Amino acid sequence: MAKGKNSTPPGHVNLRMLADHLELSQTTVSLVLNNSPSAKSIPEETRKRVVEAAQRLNYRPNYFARSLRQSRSMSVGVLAPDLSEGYFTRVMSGVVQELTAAHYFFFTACHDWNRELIEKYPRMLVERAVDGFLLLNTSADHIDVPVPVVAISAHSQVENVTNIVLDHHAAVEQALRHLFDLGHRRIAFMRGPQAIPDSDFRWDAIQDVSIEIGLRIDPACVIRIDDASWSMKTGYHPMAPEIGYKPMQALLERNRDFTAVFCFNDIAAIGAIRALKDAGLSVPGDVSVVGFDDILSAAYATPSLTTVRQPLLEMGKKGAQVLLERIANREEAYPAEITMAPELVVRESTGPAVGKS
Amino acid sequence: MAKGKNSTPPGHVNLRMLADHLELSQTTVSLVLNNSPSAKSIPEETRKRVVEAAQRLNYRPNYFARSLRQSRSMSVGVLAPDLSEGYFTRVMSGVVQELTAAHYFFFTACHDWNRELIEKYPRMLVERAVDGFLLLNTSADHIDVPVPVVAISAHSQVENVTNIVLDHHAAVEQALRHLFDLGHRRIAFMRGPQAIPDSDFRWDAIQDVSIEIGLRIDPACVIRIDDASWSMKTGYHPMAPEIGYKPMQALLERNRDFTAVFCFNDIAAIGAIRALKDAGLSVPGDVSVVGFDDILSAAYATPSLTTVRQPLLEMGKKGAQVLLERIANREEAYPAEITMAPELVVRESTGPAVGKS
DNA sequence: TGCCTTTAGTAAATCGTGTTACAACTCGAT
DNA sequence: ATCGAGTTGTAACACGATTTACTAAAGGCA
Repeated sequence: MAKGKNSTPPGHVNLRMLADHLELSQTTVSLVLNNSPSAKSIPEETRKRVVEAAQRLNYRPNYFARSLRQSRSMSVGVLAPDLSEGYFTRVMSGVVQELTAAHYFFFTACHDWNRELIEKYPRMLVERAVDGFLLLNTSADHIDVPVPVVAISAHSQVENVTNIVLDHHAAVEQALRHLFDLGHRRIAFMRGPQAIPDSDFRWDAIQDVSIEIGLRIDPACVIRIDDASWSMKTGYHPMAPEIGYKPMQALLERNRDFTAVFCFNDIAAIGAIRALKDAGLSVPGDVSVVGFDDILSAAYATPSLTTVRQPLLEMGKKGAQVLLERIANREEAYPAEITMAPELVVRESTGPAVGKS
Repeated sequence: MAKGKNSTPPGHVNLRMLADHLELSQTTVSLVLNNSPSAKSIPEETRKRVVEAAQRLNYRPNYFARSLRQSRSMSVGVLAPDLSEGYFTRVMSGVVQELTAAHYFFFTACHDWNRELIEKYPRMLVERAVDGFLLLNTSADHIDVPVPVVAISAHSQVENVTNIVLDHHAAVEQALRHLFDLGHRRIAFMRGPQAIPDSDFRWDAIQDVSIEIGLRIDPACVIRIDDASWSMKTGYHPMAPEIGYKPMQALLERNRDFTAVFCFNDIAAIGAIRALKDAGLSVPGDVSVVGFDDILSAAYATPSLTTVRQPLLEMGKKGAQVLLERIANREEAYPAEITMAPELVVRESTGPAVGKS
C-alpha cells in the first residue's frame, strides 16, 4: 500500500505503472495483453496474473500511443453531401450497425457539393489516419487517398474504389412496367439533380427500358430538379418536398398532357403531389405518381406512395462490411462493384390511366 | 538532389526530414511552426525559410504524435439515441456548421436507449481523447466524463453539464392558446415516450398552462407514445409516422369526444392524421391537429401541419458554440442552462372547433 | 562435461511531436 | 579581460505502447 513514485493518479494507469505493480517488464505485459504470438513462451500462471491486474487496475491502453505505433486508428471517414433525412439516415443506420460491431468509430464530413471541400475533407481525415473511406452519394473521381474507399450509390470506375449500386435497370423496369400495365402511355419524368451520381445513371436506365417496352418519351414531359434547389447553400434543403413542388409546377404550366409521373425520389414525389393538388388535379385519379427510395414517410403520405424501394439499410451494411474487409486485408483483390436488388412497392398513388385521348 | 537516407517517401514527410533538409534542429522547426512564445528570438529570416520549406514539402504534423503529446484531439463526441430523421438531422446541421468552422471533427455514437451503451460509449470516446461531448435528446445523469458536456434538449442538473433547452412553457402556451381561441375545449394529448427527456418536461408545461388558461385535461383523452415503438430494437423507427398512428387508433377506439389533439412531434402528428382519416374523421373538419418541431415535411403534408417550431438548427449551433468555448477555457464559469424561443406556425391542420355539445 | 534447445523473460529502439534546460557566440560596458 | 545580457540555436527527454534483439537459467542428451 506504500505510495510509490508513480502512485495511481485517479484518472489513468499506464503500461509502466501496471508493469511496476506486477514487477514485470512492460514488454511482458504488453505481449500478454495483446496475445502476441511471441508470447507463447509465457506460462499460464503469469498470464493470468497480468490479465487480472489489468482488469483490476482498469488499465486502458492509450489510444494515441497505440495508433502512433501501429499507424491505424480504428476509425473511418464518412463523406456525404449533407445530413439529408431520407437517404443519409437510412444508409447510415446500416453503416453504424456494422462499424459498431467491429469496434470502429467514424467521422462524418459534409461537402454540400462544394468541389473544394470534396477534396479537402478527405485530406484532413487522412491526416487523422482514418483507415478507410465511405462515400455516400458522392463520386470518387476527384478523391485520391492511400486507404480503401467504398462508394455507396456512385459509379466511378477508379482504382481503389468499390461501388455499391442499385440495379437501376431492374428498378426502372419494375416501375415503368407497373405504369404501362395500368395503361399509362404518356409518362412524365422528373430527373434528379446533376450533382447526384445516380441521376444520369438512372436516366440512362429509363431510356433503355422505355425502348425495351415500347414507350415513347416526350421531351416536353421531362423536367429536372435543379442543383441549386438541392443544395443547402441556397437556404433550401434536400429534404424539403419543395424540390419536387417547383419543377412540377413549372411542368404543369406548359403541359398537362400526361397521366403519370416518375419522380427521382419520394421527397420530390410528395412535393409533386402537392403541386398537382394545388393545380386542381387528383392523385391518382388524374395523374399517377411513382417515387423512389421508399422512405419511412412514404407509407404515411396522403395518398400513400407507390415507390421503388432501395434497400438503403442493406446498402449501408454491405458497404461497411466490404470496407472493413478491405481494411483488414489490404493486399487482397476487391470487387469493383456490388449490385443490390430493388423492389417495387405499390400503394395508393398509382391507378389506371384516365382515358383522355 | 542526392537521395539521402531519408529521401521523401512519396507519402509522408516528418519533422526530422524537414529539419534535416533545412539543416536546422527539429526543435527550431517545431518552435517556428507552432508560433511558440519561446521562438521569439528566432530571426525573421530563418522563420521564413522554415515556413516556406514546410509549405513546399507539404509537411503535415502527425496527428497521433501531436495528440499524444498534447493530449487533445480536436474532435468531440456526439451521443444520440439514433440517427432519426426529424430531430437529429436538423440539430446536427447546426452543429456541423460550427464545428467545421473551428476545425473540429466529431464522432457519432447511437445508444438506442440502451443504458449500457449510454455509459459505455462515452468511456470509449474518452479513450479516444475527445475534447468534449454533445448529447442529443439524452440525459447526462449517468454520464461521468472529465471533459465539458453540452446537452441539447435535456434537463439534467449535473455538474459539468450545460443544457440547451426550449422554452416549453412558451411553446405550449402558444399552441394551446391557438386551439383555445379556435373554440376547442376538449383537447387530446399524445405524450412523448418516457425515454425522451423532453417528454415529461413538456407534459409538466402542458399541465401548468392548462390551469393558467382554464382548460380541463380529461385523463381519458391522454395517450402516450410507447417507448418500444420508438426504439429501433423492435424493428420500428422513430421516423416512422407509425409511432403516432397506433396510439391515435387506440384512443379512437375508446373515446371520440375531443375536437383537437396536440402531438409530441410532427412525425407522430402525420401518423395521427392518417389514423383519423382511416377512422372516417376529417382534419381539420372534425379534429384539429397540432404537431411539434416543424420538420421540413410539415409544410408539405396533407393537410399541411400547424406546429410549434423548435429552432433546432440554432440549438445545434448554440450547443456547439458553447461546447467549443468551454473547451477553449476549461477553468472559466459556464452557464448551466440556455433557453431558446419557440414559434407557432399556423397551417391547414387546425380550424374552428366543431359544435358538438 | 559440453552442446543445444526451450523457457521466461528483459533492455532498448521506435513511432513523431512538443518542450525544458542549456550551450555557444556576439557585443558593449566597466 | 571580464561580466552580463541578449541572440541563435541545440541536445535530450517526455508522451505511452509495440517490437526487435538479446540474456540468463533450466533441462535434455551424448
